[in-house]
Amino acid sequence: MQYWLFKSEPFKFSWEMLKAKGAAGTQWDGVRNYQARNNMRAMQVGDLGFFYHSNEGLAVVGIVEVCALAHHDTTTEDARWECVDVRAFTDVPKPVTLDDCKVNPSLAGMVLVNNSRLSVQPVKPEEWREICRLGGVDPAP
DNA sequence: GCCAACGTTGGC
DNA sequence: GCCAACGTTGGC
Repeated sequence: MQYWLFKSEPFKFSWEMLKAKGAAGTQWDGVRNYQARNNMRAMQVGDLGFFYHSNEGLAVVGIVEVCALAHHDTTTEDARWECVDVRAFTDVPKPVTLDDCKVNPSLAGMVLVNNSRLSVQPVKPEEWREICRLGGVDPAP
C-alpha cells in the first residue's frame, strides 16, 4: 500500500465533481508528464491518495482510492500517456493548506512543497499520517 | 495577471 | 548530445 497526492484545479475538476462520479470513479486523465505518469503506473488498486486543489483553495480537501490500474488515457491518441481510475474515498473535514504543510517541520520535505509542478506525486507514510491528523481524518485502512 | 521554475522540443 | 527557445504549471 502506497500513498499519493493528486492535484487538480477546482474550476476544471473539483473534489465535488469527483464525488458526483460515485463508486465508479473516473479516469485521472490529462496528465502529460512522464514522472507523473510513472507514478500512476506504480499504483495498485486500493492505494489511497490526497486530492489537492491547486490555483484556488491550495489545500488537501479529500482522499481518493485507486480503483483501476494504469491504462491508456482515452483523451489522447498518443499511446505514451496512461492514467489510473480513482474514486472519492472520504472527505477531509478540515482541509490542510499548502501553508500548513510549509510551516510544519514534518511536512516541509513533501514533494508538494518542493516541486510544485508535479501533478501526481508520492506521499510518505509519516506525511500521510500527519496530514490525516491535521485534517481530522482517521488515517485508516 | 505576473513570473519563476520546470519540462519539452528541435536545430545544430 | 547539448542547449536555447518555447510552453505550461501553479503560487503569489
